[in-house]
Amino acid sequence: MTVQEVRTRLAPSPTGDPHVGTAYQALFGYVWARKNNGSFILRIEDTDRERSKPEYEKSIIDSLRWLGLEWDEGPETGGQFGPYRQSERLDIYQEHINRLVAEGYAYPCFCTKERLAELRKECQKSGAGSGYDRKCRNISPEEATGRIEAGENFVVRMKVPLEGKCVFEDLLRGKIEKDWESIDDQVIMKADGYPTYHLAVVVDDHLMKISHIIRGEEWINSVPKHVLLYQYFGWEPPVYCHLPLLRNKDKSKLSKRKNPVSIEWYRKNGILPEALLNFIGMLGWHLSDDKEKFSVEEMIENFRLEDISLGGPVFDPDKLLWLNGKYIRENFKTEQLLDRLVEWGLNRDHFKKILEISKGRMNALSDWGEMTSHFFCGKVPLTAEGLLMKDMSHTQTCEILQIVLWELEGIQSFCKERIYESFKKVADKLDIKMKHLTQPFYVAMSGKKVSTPLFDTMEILGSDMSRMRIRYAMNELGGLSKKAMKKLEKRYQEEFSNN
RNA sequence: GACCCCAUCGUCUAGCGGUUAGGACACUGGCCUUUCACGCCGGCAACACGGGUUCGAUCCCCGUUGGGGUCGCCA
Repeated sequence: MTVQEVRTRLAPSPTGDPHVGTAYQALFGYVWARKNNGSFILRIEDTDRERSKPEYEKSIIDSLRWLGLEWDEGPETGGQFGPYRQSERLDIYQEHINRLVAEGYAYPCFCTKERLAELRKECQKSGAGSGYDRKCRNISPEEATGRIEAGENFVVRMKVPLEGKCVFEDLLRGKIEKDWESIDDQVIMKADGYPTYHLAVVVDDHLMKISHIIRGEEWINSVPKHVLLYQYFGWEPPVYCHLPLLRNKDKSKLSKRKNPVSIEWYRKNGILPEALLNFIGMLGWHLSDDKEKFSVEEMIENFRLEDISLGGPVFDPDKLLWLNGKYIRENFKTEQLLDRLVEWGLNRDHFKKILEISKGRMNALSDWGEMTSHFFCGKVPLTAEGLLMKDMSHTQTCEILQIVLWELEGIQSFCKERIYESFKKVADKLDIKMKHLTQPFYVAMSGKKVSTPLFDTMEILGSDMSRMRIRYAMNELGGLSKKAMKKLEKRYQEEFSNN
């Protein structure tokens, strides 16, 4: 028997701010690799050309570095199985796709998106079957070649067995079975020539000699597609270990709408990386009965994948804060904490940005403290009276805050220009003067009626922090009932859709 | 809706056939203290339900219920 090196990977797609869920998967993968003297690999899954952005890749890397989860192989780091950015591996995927087609395991499909959308609609209505009807599965290779040469658009689909079932093993859950019937012929290459996740992940995990796939539970249903590809290629699948999903308070999958989820937000909010790691490690794993505070090193020492518990843990910010406080009090001498504090927000760069927008209204240097205090705290002191809009009720004000919140959620890159556009749009649609619309937001952001310029302030605070403060403000105003929220959302979708 | 996964205090969890079901957060009573916080001592609070298996089930099996996820040319 050959002992295989333990190689784990983190494979985020750079389509948004790095998520604490990513940190969660990263931590377990990292710890497992270190525990076994193996390797931890970072691979950027940027096969979605529309949504992948280099700046997101950068912030993923920054966030992981901040957390101290160092990888052995990765995009800039290199390694013997590179490149580690999927967009740079296109020829590898193409070669494998060709192989599958040549061997009869995959075929070109010429169906239009419109037709597929219709099929899907029908399936949903009748409740039976799923998705694609395999119309192109039996087109002869000659005909297919002809149509491709004639310039017709096509994707490549893999052939999924029509009957029987797929049985595979999950390290934490044991045997899992799924009927092939419930899976339709997956697209493995898109019309733009890029592979889909399913193909790319299998090819890369094999070529990069990944031994354990540690990722979120949301992937469990696609494992059969992956093991089928392993089979088609004649490869041995890795060990699968699907982690439970982090949850919101209401138990739904942790999401940006209901919780701050970006690692960056916790950093801005003054959470220490070691506390954040300890906390997410605690969700699903424990050191011993009575010791909740532990370091990554201690975790490496004692970690076993099979000890991970399966219930989807609710991400409880209160407990994180308690733990963070414990670290501040117990792990640092004053000098050391001072360094951390400076690194966090008391540095020239940060000060300069803030000074840029506050110096115009300063009369004495001593104005600085009070004027800029909202840049150095999490929550800001609020009163309902201060937030209330002119001639509006609590509920009406809440509705407007919510509409702006939804607009802000749609912003890709959170800069003052885009923030301004969002506000402008809401002001126009609702026929409110900009100055009236923005008034409660000054209070929500700073706790003061008179404050630094709104859009600049929000840009410096960042998307998550700004949105969080709007949510606190709504809360202070009494919030909206579920019913009211639904009604408002409908109205919002009708009146504010960009089409 | 179909399929897949899951199920101990409100929350994170310990437990792996016999326990007064343990710890932590939150909440709460008290002590400490110039306030607050910290710290310390205490309190509240859980095995979803119904069948089996067993001398005995929180623990094993089945069903129900509940929760979650997936059903994209997104990952």
